[in-house]
Amino acid sequence: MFENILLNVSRNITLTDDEKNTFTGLLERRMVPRKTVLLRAGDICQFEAYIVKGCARIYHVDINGCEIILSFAVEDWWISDLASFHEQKPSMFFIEALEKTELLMLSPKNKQRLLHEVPKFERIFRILIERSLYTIQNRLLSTIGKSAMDRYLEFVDMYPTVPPRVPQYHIASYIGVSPEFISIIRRRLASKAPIP
Amino acid sequence: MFENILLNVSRNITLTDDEKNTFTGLLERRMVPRKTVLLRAGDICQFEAYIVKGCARIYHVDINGCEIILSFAVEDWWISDLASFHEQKPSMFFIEALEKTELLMLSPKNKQRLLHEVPKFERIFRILIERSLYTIQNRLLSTIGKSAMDRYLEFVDMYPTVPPRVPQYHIASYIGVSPEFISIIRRRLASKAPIP
DNA sequence: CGTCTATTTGAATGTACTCAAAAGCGGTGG
DNA sequence: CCACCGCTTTTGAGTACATTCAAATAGACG
Repeated sequence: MFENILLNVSRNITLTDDEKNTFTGLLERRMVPRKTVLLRAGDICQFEAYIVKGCARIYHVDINGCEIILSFAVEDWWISDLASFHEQKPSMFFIEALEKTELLMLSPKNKQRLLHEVPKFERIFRILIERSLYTIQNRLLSTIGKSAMDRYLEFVDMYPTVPPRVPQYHIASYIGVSPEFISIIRRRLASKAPIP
Repeated sequence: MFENILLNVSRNITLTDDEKNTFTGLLERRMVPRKTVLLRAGDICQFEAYIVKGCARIYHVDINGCEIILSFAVEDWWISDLASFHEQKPSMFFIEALEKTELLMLSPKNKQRLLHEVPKFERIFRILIERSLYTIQNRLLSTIGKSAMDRYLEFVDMYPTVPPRVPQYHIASYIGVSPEFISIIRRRLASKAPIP
């Protein structure tokens, strides 16, 4: 149950068995069915969640009711609204499970305890937030500078396991195009590269 | 010379006079003329810089030679490529002064010293990186979900002092439109709201 | 097999881009 | 003081990429 998350953090810090136990003891395991809303816009995000198995998305609904997906998360990824979590202020986002999903959740209180008892974890969380920043910076550059087709290809490259698992209109909402246009992109790709 | 930066950090942490001196002693003051390139893509970013006076931009040049501005920084803002600085890896960005600019620069070595001697500063730098993340998240949502006109208005709102100081093609490059289109947006705004 | 949801297709439209040319603006030197 | 130069902004025509809307088709599931 905890092997993966321990491997995940061990890529950046080395932990004793005691520290591992402290860590895993502060995690709350949660199993949720498809379509479970884990965070609702307007609420305060009370978790950083590690995905053991399954898939989720974090998205914003704009004033016109349009959804924009900020990111997907699959196995071995973390998902949270860090802005809301850290500053304990209302979120602008929804987080929803897209499949039956197994999560390990860390509450603000338990995170504080963890950082207090095992300060090394500061590093992990700094790295997590830095990664989010770099990822979204790159995405902004692509959104501004590249064509929808290029962004689609980048998406498939970044989330190779996602396309078959989620409906295409979700991918459209991530890429920043209409669902119909994803269909056109796919047609073009199919005709360009029939059998490699 | 240090009043502003001390006010800046004091909004988030309380410092003794000793700690203030430790901090300011680790900063390197630099005065650069307009068009100075402080960081070149491919190089490793060796500073986090606080702007005392002046104005700078951080931008990416894509494979077609097109520039995309990631952000502007004016008085009382920090500027750096955190990805490159933290992981000491080559940057994808250029940082350039847009005016004669006075900076206070913190090197990686001095930052380490600072964090070691005054661990409270962890908080400041975590907040800085979090702010970058939230800012760019919002910008991505605008870029995907809003019209160029709305993005222009948001820009003017966010950087009220910038538009007269920098050429409009830089603003275009931030908004993600052609310089010509900024011109059209301005014309539309002028005709819509002549005298309020 | 029928129903519901997701995807594809096509026509008409729109937003923003490219390219080229003209106009504006600020500084410098005769 | 004015003329000229270089740089920035504006304007306009033609174009491209992506959208909207509506309808047809395909897939999944009971």
